[in-house]
Amino acid sequence: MLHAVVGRGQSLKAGEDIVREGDHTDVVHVILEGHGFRYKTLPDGKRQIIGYLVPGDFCDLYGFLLDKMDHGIAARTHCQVAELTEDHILMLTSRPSLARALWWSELVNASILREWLVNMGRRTPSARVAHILCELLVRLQVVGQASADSFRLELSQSELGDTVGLTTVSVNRALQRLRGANLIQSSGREIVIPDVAALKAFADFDPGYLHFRQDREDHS
Amino acid sequence: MLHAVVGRGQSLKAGEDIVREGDHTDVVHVILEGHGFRYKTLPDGKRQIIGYLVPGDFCDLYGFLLDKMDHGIAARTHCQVAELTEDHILMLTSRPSLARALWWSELVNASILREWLVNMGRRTPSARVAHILCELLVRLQVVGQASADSFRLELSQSELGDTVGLTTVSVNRALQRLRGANLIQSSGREIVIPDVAALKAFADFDPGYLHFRQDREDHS
DNA sequence: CGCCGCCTTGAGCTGGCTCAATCTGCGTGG
DNA sequence: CCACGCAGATTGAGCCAGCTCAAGGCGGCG
Repeated sequence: MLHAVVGRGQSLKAGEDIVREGDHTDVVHVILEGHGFRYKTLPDGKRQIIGYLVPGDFCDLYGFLLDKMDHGIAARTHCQVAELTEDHILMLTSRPSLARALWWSELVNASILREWLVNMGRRTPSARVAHILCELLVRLQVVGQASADSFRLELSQSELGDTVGLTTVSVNRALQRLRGANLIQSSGREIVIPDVAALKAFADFDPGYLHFRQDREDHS
Repeated sequence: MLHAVVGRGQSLKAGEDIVREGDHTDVVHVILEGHGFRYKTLPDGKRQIIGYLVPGDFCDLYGFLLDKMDHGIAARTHCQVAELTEDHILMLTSRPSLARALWWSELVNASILREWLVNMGRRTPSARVAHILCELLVRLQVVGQASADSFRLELSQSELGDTVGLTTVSVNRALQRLRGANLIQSSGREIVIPDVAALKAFADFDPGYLHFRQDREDHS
């Protein structure tokens, strides 16, 4: 359905910003292909990643309704993004079912943020990393980019650390513990999970917060 | 405007649950008076607070649209809450300006969650606590419950810890550091901030993420 | 007066952080 | 085809802050 609407699109290289903090854009970006993340940078240069974006996700409905973006969005792989103008958005939201789907997806985003907060605040380093891996497995499965027990991790250990509030060194050691317990196997960026249930149990992962539904509106 | 619509309401004592995790309610709760918080509990009993609620906030628009609540909501003071039925909600959302205001408030909630994530992930314990105090100051000012430089903190140190990912002991020591630096003065639950700008600078607090506007829709 | 929740303090442990070096895989230019 | 450079992964040493455990202290309330 988006295809009928999308006029302009753009292609971005890994590492480029899709939206910069402080921007007020008059267009809304949608990821068609590739992976990205939302982030904030602190005065001392530290970075916190505050969300992952997979194909189909809206980047900045947000900055469109609010005054300006309070965070940036970066591409972590090559990305193909669509740009929707105000007219497109008005057209989409004029259909109640679509407007509802957009609202719904924002609520799911907020739900993910709450779970991340729990993750950072109250879980051990290994469980934090394991939890993120479980989330990625499930989210990538939904968009057809993961098998039942493996996926390609498009994140450096430093980016993982910026996600879960650890240093690169600690992420590395957490991954080693997970490998040692045979909860994951990894060769390069490929993550294989020998026993998905075991990893989920270790991470205290309950996919409920992702709120998948059968009748989910399809963004494609 | 709500007053015209609110049929039933209820009165809750401090510590009671307003909504329990897993509930699917057919009504939406709105806080009229008092303070509450959202929280999740982990298998090992640890708790993470994932949001504060002040008068005017909607508790569970969320569980209304999604299948079920993935977190609980507790009253931290005596609370007066309104219960809106599906009819009420449909009536509210049928007015574009109101529907837009509701959406807007959900986006602001998500923005606050992102800032909390930054807070937990990348700031020192003292700065975390200071940041929460700054946020409370500003949010309570907006609802007329804080002066220019002081407010009543309706949270125990343990609840503060569950908010920012610290233990009670660490919160206590963080507060002592803030007092020692004369960034705050506190007698019991009353917080006085001698130099608001100094505290904000220390906490790296930029109220932008709260997205206040002049033309904000009033929930009263 | 005694209870209870919450705040405060102390001692000691440990795990996460910092700093820093090394290794590895991969793409580039010669 | 090989040397070089770079980004990211890995490892080690040592520090120290936040955690755990535990013991008071304090104030409000029945």
